[in-house]
Amino acid sequence: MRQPATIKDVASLAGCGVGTASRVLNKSGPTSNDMKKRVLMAVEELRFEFSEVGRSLQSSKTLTIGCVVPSVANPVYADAVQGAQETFQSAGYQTLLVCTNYDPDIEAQAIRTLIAKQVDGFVLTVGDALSSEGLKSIQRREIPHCLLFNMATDNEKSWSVDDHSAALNVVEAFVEKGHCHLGFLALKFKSSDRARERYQGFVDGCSRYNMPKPALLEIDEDSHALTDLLKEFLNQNPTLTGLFVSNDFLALETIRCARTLGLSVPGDLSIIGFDGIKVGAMVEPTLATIVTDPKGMGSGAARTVLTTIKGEEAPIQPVPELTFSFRAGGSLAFPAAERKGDEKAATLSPPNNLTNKNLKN
Amino acid sequence: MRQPATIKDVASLAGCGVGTASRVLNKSGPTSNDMKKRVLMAVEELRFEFSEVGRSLQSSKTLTIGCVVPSVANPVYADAVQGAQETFQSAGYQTLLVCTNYDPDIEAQAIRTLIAKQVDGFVLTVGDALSSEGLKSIQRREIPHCLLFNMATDNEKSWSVDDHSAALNVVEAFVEKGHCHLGFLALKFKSSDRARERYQGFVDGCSRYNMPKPALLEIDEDSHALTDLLKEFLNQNPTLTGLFVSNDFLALETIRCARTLGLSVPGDLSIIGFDGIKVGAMVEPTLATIVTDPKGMGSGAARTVLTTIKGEEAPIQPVPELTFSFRAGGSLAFPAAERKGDEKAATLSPPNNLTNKNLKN
DNA sequence: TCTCCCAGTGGAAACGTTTCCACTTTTTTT
DNA sequence: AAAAAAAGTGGAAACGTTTCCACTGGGAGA
Repeated sequence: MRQPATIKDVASLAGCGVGTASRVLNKSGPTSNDMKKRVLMAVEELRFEFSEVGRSLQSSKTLTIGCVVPSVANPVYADAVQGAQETFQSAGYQTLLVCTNYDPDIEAQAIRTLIAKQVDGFVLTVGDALSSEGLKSIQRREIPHCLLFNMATDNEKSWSVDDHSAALNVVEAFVEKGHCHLGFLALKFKSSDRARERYQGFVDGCSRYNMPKPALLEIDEDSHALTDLLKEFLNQNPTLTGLFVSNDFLALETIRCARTLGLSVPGDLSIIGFDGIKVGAMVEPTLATIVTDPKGMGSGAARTVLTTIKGEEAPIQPVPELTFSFRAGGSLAFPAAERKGDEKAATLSPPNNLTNKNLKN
Repeated sequence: MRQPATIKDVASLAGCGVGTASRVLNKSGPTSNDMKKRVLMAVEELRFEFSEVGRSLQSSKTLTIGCVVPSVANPVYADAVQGAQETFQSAGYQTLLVCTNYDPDIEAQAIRTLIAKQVDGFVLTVGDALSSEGLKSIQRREIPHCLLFNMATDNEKSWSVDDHSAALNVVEAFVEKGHCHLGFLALKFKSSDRARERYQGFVDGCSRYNMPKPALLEIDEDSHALTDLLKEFLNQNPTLTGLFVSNDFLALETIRCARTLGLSVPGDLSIIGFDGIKVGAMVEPTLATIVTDPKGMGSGAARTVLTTIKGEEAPIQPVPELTFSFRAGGSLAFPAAERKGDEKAATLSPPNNLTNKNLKN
C-alpha cells in the first residue's frame, strides 16, 4: 500500500501481460471473460488506480484545463470560475486555477507553467489581450483556448460582456430619468481593457445625447479615502446628478460615502452600478445596475474550449446584446430639482438649463 | 513548432547527450562553459520548455495540489481558495480546483480523480469529515493534506472557525443587549458538520444563560418562501427577539423579509449573522456578525500541507479563540420593549417575564 | 614518470501507460 | 476437412524526463 500498484503489478497478479490488463481496464480490445475476471480481482486486491501521469505521457493529453483569472476574491470571477469548472468537470476535465492579482508578470509566468504542465486548453482573463505575453505563447503553440471578459479580436474567441453597449444603456437609463450631467467612477482603470471600453461607451452615450463629456473619477484601491475624493469630485462638478460606478461593491460603498457627506441617494445623487451582484437587490435603496451572468460566461468559454479541443469548429457564440441587462433600482431616480419642478424636463433631449443644488459642502 | 521540442532535440542540436543537456538546464551536475552556452542557445532556438509530465513520471512529484470545496460561488470558500492558491503559487505549486456542490458523490469521485492525477497534497472541505469516502482514500494513501472548515479530529489537522465558541459569543452578544428568547436560522443544516456545531454552541450558550432552548428554523434553499416561513416562525415564537442567522447573505435577506412583514430591524427583531462579508458593513443598518478570515484559513491550510510535504512535522496551528471575532452592527440592539421600559432588564440573568409585542400577523 | 582523482561527458534504465505487432488458439466459412 | 477469419494474448516500443554508471582526459601529487 505504501507504493501504489501499477498495471504491471495487476498483470502479474492476474497472470497475464500488461497489454491484456490494459485492454480489460480500458475495454480497448478483445478479452476473454476469464481474463476480465482475474484482472478485475487483481485490481480490487491491489486497490489499483491508473496513474494519469503515465497516461498523459503516452497520450499527450492531460484532461486538464488552465484557468487564469485576476482573483477569485472578486465574485464576478469566482462565479465565472464556478461555471467553467462545472462545465469542464462534466466533460471529464479538471481545472488548474491561477489568480494573477492583475499582475502581468505573474500572468505570464503562470501561463508558462501551465503550458509546461501540458494543459489541454485555457480559459483566461488577461490584463490586456493585445499585449499579453502569455496569450502570445498560447497562440504560438496553438493550444485551444478562449478568452473571458476580454474584448474579442479578429482571431480570438471571447466570452465577455459587451461593455460598450452596456455603458450606452446606462446613459439611456440616466437620460430617461432626466439626468443631464453624468460622472464615471472607476477602479483599476489603467490595467483593464474592459474598464476602458466601458468608459468609452459611456462617453459615446453622453455625446449622443448632447451631454457634456462625463466627469471621470479614478481611484486606485478600494480606498478609505473615497469619501474625501467623492466630496472633492462633486464640488468640482456641481451640476452632476448621476454617477456610473464600475462595480456594484464600489457602488454600495459610494452610496455609503454619499450618506456620510449628507447627501441622499437617489435624491441628490443617482447611482448605477455594474455586475448585478445579489446583495444589490437586498439593500435599501436597491441598486440600479447592469446585470451580467458571469457564471454563464465562464461556462460558455469552457464550452468553446471543449469544442475547439474536439476539433468541432462551431462553438456557440455569445450574442453581444444578450450579455447583460439593465436592472432598475431605488438608487436611480429623477434628480431632486426635477421632482419638485417640471416633470417634462425628463425627456431624451436634455434642456441643459438644469443645475445641481444643495451639494452641501 | 507544431510539435514542441524535447530535451533530445535540444541535445542533438547542441551536439551533446541528453544527460548533459539535463544537467545544464537543472544545474544538477558539472558542465563546461562551452556546453552551457551551446545548450542554452539550442533552447532559445527551439523555444524548448520542459514537459512537466515527463518530469512528474520520473520524480513522482507533480507540484500540484488538489483543492476541494463545495462552491466558489460562496465568497467564504472563494476567499479561502484565493488564500490557498496564493500560498501554493508562491511555493511553486499549482492548484487543481474542484467544486462539489455539497454532493458527497461528486466529492468522492473528484478526490479519486485527483489521486489518479497524483497530486502532491490536498486542501479540502468535505461534507462530513467522519464519513467521507474521499478523505478515507487520502488517509489510506498517506497523501499530505489538511482540512478546511471541517472539525479537527484526533488524527486530522484542520483550519477552521471554532463554530462552537463563536456561537457562544453570539449568545453573549444577545444577552448583553437584554434578549432572552433567541432563534437560529440555518441553511443546509443536514449536510454540514459546521452548521451542526454552530447550532450546538448556540444551544449550549442559551442553556448557560438559563434561556429557553432556541427555536430552530431550517430552510432548504435560499428559498423565495423565506418571507412566509419567517412569518410563521415568528408567530409560533411570539416572545422571540433575537435571531442568529447562519450566514451573512441569508441574514441580509432575512432583514429584507422582516421589513416586508412590517417589522423593524433591530426594533422588533435583532439579527446577528455569520462570516463577516464586506457588504455587511456597507448596508443600513450595518450587520452585526461574527467576522471570520477565510482567506487566512485557506492560506493556513495550504501552509500546513506544504510543511507536511516537506516532512517538517511542525505546522503552525490555528488558535481556536482567534479564528473569529464579533463585529457590532446596527442590526443588533435592545429589544423595543426594553428600550421603552426598564434598561436594567438587560442583565446576564434574564428576568423571563418579557414578551414580544407587535408581531403583526 | 607513474598514479590517482575529478571535471566533464554520453547513454542506458526507469518511471506507468497505451498501442502496435506477432503469435496462438478458436471459430467460421467453403 | 482444409482454409480463412476472428478472438485472444504477450511483449516491445514509445512518450519526456532524471539519474546512475561508465568512460575519457588532464592536472596534481608522489
